[in-house]
Amino acid sequence: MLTNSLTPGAKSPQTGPQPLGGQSAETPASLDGFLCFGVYSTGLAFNRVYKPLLDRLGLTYPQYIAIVALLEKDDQMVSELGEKLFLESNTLTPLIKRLESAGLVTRRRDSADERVVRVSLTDKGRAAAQESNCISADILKATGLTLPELQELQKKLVRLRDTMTAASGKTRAA
Amino acid sequence: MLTNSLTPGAKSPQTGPQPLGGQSAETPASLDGFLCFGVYSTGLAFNRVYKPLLDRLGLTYPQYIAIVALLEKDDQMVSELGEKLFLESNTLTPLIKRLESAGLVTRRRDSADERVVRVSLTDKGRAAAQESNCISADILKATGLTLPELQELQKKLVRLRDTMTAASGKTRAA
DNA sequence: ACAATATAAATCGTACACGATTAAATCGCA
DNA sequence: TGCGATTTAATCGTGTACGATTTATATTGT
Repeated sequence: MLTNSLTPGAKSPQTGPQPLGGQSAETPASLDGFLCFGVYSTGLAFNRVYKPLLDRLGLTYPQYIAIVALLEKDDQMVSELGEKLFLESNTLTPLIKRLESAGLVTRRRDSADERVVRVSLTDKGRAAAQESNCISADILKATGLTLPELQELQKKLVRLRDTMTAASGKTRAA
Repeated sequence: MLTNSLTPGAKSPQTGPQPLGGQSAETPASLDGFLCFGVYSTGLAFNRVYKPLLDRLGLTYPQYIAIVALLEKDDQMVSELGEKLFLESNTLTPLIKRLESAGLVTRRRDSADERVVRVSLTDKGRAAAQESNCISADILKATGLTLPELQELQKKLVRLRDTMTAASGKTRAA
């Protein structure tokens, strides 16, 4: 049974909080009852698995996903890249400048609209993006999942993300 | 014309990478083929859903999980808290100091072992932790999931996290 | 007893995230 | 045509993350 407090006032004893999906009557670590914490801590774990692999390429994880997005479609606007990475210019601008300093991308203003900055991979950047691809096998092994399991989890997460993104967008609009 | 020093670059169309769980031959958004990116971007989305709710309590998300962990078990060592949150002292020490400045926790050295710092909730901190619990309903709605769906996803994530944590631990030991 | 080692927390430097603001360029439309 | 509203990046301040180092304290081996 789950003593979780999904209804604000009506809560039972002092068995600790169970913000979401709480298991109880055992509760080895109550934080593991939170979906948000599952996502958060799995993100930390992913980063730790990726880090030694990306270090060899001199990339951070966000830099890595940025160049992968550029390999997919080159010459993107900062805001276009931002939509794909779920980041905005305040985060992306410095990140892209670091990639530029590393010689992996170029930045230039669009001559048709001087407001937009277009980001493109250099040959070196393309090589790095392609090489980073080789780490897949290591990662798959580290997850301990089969490919179908992985894909199913992935699909659920993407759907969850998109639902929540829509929800927070609505809130902001109000 | 605010042209930063930008060099003209060559561009070329490209077919994308599929590091993990890749679907191909369609590829609407290739990043969504990466489990790591699903976790990463869902983490960002969670943070955006939580932020307006936690802002009212003056808490960040990591601060929130810290006081929830303390509500579960008070008077914990920094390293003990770190094991639960998957963080180390370099991240936790400043976080806890900010909670202390806000009057939500106290820090004191353990008299039996002067190396350890014990963190406890103040009454105000306990109240905040309990109040933050009330946001659960909002979050559940934002996820668009039923409770069983949520719990299943949660369990898979925790298992994934623990597998990966073990894997990166092994790597580090080598 | 006590130097060598181990452990706990703190400190430092770099790189995200993100709200808020700013500056430049473009657009809308009276 | 002109000028205010909008759009695009960039900037700034605060708060995580995390590798590497440091400081203080405790433990261990001989």
